[in-house]
Amino acid sequence: MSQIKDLINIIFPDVKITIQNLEKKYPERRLPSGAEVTRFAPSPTGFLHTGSLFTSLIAKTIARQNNGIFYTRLEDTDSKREISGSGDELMKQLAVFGVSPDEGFLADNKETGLYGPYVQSKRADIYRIVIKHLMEIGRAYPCFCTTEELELIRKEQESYKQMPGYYGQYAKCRNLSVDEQIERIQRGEKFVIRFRSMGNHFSKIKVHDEIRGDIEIADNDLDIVILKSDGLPTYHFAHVVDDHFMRTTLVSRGEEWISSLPIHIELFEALNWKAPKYAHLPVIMKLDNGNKRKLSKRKDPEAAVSYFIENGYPPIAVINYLMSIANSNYEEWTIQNRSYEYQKFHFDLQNMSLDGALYDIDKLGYFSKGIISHFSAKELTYFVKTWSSVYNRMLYSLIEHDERYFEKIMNIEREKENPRKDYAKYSDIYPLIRFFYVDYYEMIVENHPYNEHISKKIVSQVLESIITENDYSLDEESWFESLKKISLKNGFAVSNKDYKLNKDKFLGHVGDVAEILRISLCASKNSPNLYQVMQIMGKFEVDKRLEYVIDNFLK
RNA sequence: GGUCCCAUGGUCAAGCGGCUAAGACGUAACCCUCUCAAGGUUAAAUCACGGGUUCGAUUCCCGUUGGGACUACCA
Repeated sequence: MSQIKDLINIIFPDVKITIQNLEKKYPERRLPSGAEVTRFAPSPTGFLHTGSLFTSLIAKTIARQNNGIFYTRLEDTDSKREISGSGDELMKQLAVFGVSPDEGFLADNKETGLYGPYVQSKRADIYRIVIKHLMEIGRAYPCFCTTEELELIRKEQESYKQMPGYYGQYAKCRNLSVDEQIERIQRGEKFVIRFRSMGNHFSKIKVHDEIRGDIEIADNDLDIVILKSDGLPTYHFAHVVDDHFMRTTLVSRGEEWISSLPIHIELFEALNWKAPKYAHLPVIMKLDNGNKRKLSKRKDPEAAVSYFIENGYPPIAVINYLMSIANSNYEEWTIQNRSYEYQKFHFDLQNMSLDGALYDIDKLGYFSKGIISHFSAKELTYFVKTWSSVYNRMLYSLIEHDERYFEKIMNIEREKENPRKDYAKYSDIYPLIRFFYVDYYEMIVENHPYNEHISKKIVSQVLESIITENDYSLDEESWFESLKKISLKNGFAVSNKDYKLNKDKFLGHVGDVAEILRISLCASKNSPNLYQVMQIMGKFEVDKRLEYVIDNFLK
């Protein structure tokens, strides 16, 4: 017995604090009943993934709904895969989408809260205390197997078609004598600490999942590594220790963790701790050649949330889309309540679908169009200006040059019951409104696609009439009446009906006249409301464009 | 391969033993209309398959098939 003490002292000479000290240092939280403590615990290995945003949105929503706490923790125990600075980036992107934590790791090396540190690499002492305890109760042991040996074991298991892993007869270091352990450590051999599992793989355990209900899984019998040779814990162990001492009550994470649940359960039991509730969320999938697959950061640009930021989707639109995936009744709720304030919606884990939702960019666009159309012109201008300052400098300089003008453009058909919905993202705007700006207009008007059945001479005449007769003080209805008069004067019917009745009498109808004007003004067959376009451009600019067209293309 | 999870239109899905099987996105048509975008109306399109249980299965059970996840000193 004293031998084991020696071994422990050799491995943890510096650990004096006990688990009881930790229990006191991180007491149970005093929260109203029903409050849940949830967390988002990413590893700093890249940019924020859409799936992670989804998971954290749900964690935060749950905590907010019951006056709980949503905190963040950085799981940076894999130094090989770590990308420096990505932890900060993750938190900043989270903030962009309004999923900021109440507590925990923030960014720039900052954190807030009494249950820290919230960065795992800074918690090495805590893990060592717990592991020391596990060794004392005989539930952990040093393992000296090398990567090569482990590889060999795996191959052997494969050839016998046995379950891979460190267990049973394959757990070579499990029954080493303490003498040998001490000797090999003193000899300087590298080692990891493994958990000593007492489970039987052939019996099943029942675990409750908040979304899926009871799940039956084979009990864990793997002696998993809990402390790596670099002194940092593995995910499984860190999860158990951190979520215990941070007093997490509900762990929401991707469904890829279901299969390691027995490990976590056994770890909690060995430590005599109460396990948190678990909610394993479906992953977001994508259709690829007819097959569903997980969104992949490498293959799918939209897998990283930076895609939405770069393309100029309003963050709230992305959040709304994710909410609609999380609870399918959310969409109906937005329609009934005419609101995209997702915080007012009551989210329920029970209403979650169990299989991964396919990522549907059309649906995102639908939400986004609705949201953008409800911004005021002033708001939209501000958002677009901010976005374009980084992602579209051409547009940015146009806005900067005359913000008022841009705002007027953004206001076209906006202040009405059913506002115009043609922008799903800010990057849609520039191509649609460039014609308002002279340089671009002159560049493209050359390819003016006038109706070939109408002669240049007629087109020219129509434009001349508009130059002389257009009255900018009229309201929209009267203006259109005046356009009808101009049509009639130039040989066009005042309506399509009239034209159809008397085809040989007319050259066309008022629609054709409007088209001539539209093409001359916007260099396109499509444009928003012509009256408003002309009001924004003003007489001077309109006349200038029409004269330009007459002089250059119609003679 | 093994273990686990999942299965209603192209997509998101409601449905909890009896329904003409909601709704939304998308698609198509029509209406409105100076074009486009909206808006309105309508349409096409779904219970993977095979066994049970039951008077009756989309619904419960078991298989099959299909899809997904996991199977590291990665998380």
